[in-house]
Amino acid sequence: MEYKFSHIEKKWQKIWKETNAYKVSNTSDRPKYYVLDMFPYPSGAGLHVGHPLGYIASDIFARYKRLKGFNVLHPMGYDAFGLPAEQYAIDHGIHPAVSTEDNINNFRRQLDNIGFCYDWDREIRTSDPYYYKWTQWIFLQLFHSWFNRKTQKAEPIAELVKLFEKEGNASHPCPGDLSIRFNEQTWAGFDEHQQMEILMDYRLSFCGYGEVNWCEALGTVLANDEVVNGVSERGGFPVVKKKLRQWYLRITEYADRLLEGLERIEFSDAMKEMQSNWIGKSYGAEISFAFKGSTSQLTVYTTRPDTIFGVDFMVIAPEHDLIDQITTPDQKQAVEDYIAYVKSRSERERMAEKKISGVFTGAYVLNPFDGREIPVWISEYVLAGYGTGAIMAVPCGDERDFKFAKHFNIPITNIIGSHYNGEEANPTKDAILENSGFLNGLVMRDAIEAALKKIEEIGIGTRKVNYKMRDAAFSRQRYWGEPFPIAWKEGVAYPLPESELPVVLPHIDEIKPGREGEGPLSNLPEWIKSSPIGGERESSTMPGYAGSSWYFLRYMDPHNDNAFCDRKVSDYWGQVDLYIGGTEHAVGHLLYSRMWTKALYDLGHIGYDEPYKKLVNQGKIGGDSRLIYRVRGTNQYVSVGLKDQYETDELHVDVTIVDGLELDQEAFKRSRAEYNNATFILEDGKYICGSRLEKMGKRYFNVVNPDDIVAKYGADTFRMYEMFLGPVEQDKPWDTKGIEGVHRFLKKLWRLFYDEVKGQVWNTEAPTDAEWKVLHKAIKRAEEDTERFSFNTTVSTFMICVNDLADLKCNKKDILQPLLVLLTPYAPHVSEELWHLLGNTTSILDAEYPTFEPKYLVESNKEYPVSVNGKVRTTINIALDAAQDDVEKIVLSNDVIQKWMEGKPHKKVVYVKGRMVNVVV
RNA sequence: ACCCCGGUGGCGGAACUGGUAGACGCGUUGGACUUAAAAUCCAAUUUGCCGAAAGGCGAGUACGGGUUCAACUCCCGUCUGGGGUACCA
Repeated sequence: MEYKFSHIEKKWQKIWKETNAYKVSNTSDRPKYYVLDMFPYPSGAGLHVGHPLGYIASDIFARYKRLKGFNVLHPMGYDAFGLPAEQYAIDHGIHPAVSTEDNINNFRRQLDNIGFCYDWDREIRTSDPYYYKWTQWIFLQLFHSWFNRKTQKAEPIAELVKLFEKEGNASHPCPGDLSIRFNEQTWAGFDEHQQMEILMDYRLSFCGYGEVNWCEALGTVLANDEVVNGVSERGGFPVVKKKLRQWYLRITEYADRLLEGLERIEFSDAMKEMQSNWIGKSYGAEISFAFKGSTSQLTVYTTRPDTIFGVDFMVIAPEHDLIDQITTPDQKQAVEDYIAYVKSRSERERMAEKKISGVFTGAYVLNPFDGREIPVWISEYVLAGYGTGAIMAVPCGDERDFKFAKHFNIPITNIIGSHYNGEEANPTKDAILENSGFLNGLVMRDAIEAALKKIEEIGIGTRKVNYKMRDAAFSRQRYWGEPFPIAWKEGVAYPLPESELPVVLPHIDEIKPGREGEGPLSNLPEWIKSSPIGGERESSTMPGYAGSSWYFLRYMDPHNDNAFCDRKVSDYWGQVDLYIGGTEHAVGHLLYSRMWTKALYDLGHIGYDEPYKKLVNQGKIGGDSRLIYRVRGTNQYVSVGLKDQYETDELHVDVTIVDGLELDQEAFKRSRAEYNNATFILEDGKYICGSRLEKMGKRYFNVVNPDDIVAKYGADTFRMYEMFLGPVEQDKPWDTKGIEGVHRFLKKLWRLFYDEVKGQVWNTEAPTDAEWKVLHKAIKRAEEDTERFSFNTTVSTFMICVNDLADLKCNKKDILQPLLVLLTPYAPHVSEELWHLLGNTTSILDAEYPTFEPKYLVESNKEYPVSVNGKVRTTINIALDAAQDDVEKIVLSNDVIQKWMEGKPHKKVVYVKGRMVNVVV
């Protein structure tokens, strides 16, 4: 009886399906555990071996937790809305709904091949109206809410209206526009239109105007990555900034809570760092400087008020409002030219530019403390959107300011004495201030506070906390996304009642951009006019991250028609205990879904405000490309070792026709017509390819399809090999060759039970101590390593165990059966098969995880490494319970040790019980 | 430029709180079984030197320092690869 993996795997996959082995109940006496994968966008290319890495890891952990007695939720679904499907429709005329369905079916087939334990009854698709009904519903919750800064949480906007009626907005300044101020009488005097406009500036999902990448030739709005060097990626048409009406999420109100929450969740430091950098909280001050000979003022934002005496010039953004007003007549032309130049440049160019540019406005402001005249410049390195769009430049302390000053020959004031060397700026906070008026003699670190106090005291500025993060744009002028449950009446957005949900995405035969930057839905006048509350429907759709911001909740209660998720159910499942996915979603998806969770929590819909308790980032699997070398101008190919003797062109060759590094010459000739008469220059009769590690992708011909691997070696081998490659978090190259080792391991395991010649070899004899020891060593390590997600070392633990048992010729059921349970999360099919062959009638999926018993590992002696002055010289067998004195005696009397002590007296003997002994002389 | 993560044999990697560096696997070499192949098994495999061998001596975890009885592990500096962010004041 041999190991027929393909037969075994098909058989058990069928049985597990028929017996609903992976069905999960929302009620259980067992403790819960929620394992979630970042769900995939079902692309047309299908899965390559890099994709399932995280899925396998989570599957192993889910199965492990189940064996440990947990009720485990481990669902899967599809992030099914998105741009590629829409683009595919435009290019090939196939409707996104159709291509998405096809792609999902293909993904599902590939996933099933690998033997995952997903409860497919809980599958979700974000593009399914039954799902996006609730995406729209949550959007409405956000629309009907505002963020109360006093309580630091989302509250119903109806409450805010009551407050306005009672006391105006004095105690709740408007986050959308600080200049909006009114009392209860003025509020009562506003008409509905005005009131709705004001409320819009408070809502958590709101409509405003934002700049987008507008491509006139394509008649559409482009995403940042669709714009390359200021032109569209497709077609190369010009792209300009255009202000369009857009929906936003007021995520900035949550900035502090998003920061605070990071302290309560287990994300990697790198991930937390990325999120807090993105949020970009900084403490500083806004300071106003009076213009010379004018009543107007220039307000700047700075984090270093201590350097105020070192200000040598001001820089304002080219978009700054004051420019027209302050520019002197003789500088007018220069300023206009500069602004025209800046406008001609795309945002990307502006950001990438390292060269210094700018223009003087002719205006001066006065330093409030010493009255010094400070010139005001314009430069593109200051951004309009951050702070006040104006900075005070301190060239001795800031590198960019320094370079600017040097470039335009602006004199530099040194306020930090010897810390400034005239060659480069020094951003230190440790210098003692000089040339700094009332701050002289203070250490900068302390001067910050002193300066702030003074600035506030004389009323020229206030402390200010700034965030880099912006409100999140939430609308797309696209077709393949969730429609908004919104209708417009005379320029005012009205929400549709909940009873109208879902607003189903209408069918479009041909997807084309609408007019005036509107989305394709605007081409359906009948649909636009079909609003149940009158007016016109919103023609934009929601972005990709809408559906993914809350999907972890829907898996808990996927068929609920009355709620996005029953509160009792979300209370039972709680947070996602383990979330596995790639780093590429570090700031997008993870921040948005954290915000949605907080809002849902604030509004009482769920009982926790962080969605993911622990996040593990899986690394990427790189492709190992194979290269061949064509002798230039010929159809002759030279093996890598000889290529330097010729002038060659390097070509990628499909990795599937290369065995290791050796090219299958016949397969190569067959692969393309142009290679039919290829000839080769060989070394040792072989054509050896070059290799290079690159991203796995079609263009490099290095894609390895998991289907092929599973067909050749089986799912169990594939699963274990993906884990064996290295730590899950780490990037690593794929090497198909190495899979043999794991496959051999499974065959070796099989032979402990059945022999090709002898048939059954397993028996029911009583194990020896040595055999128990091998088993329990494996139990201990497999459990510890799985718990800390060290799946690669668990696999080697299994190998060591099987090697040891084979050496001991142990075929005993008492040993082999618990081993199968340990192995189940990693190789479920072969474990289940052998489990049944041992005579079990229930499924191994619900077996009990073996308990480690230390007694089998207890030893009385250890072969201690003994060093002299830190160098290991010999090993001595010493009793484990030996005391320091005994050990000293034994060790010092040892011949080898005496030799290395060279007759010198020992200073001390370091004895670490169970570890080592070191003699210091 | 800043931040984060890494750098260990021919290769993927192991060494968890400092305690015998290189587990496990791939590859390579030699051997057994076989008519042959596949499969399987055995042995060797960081490196230099001495030795017929058993074995011994020395070096070694990117590089240079340091702390320690003891450093892949901790500290300082440098180089280098990858990722993130970006004229963010």
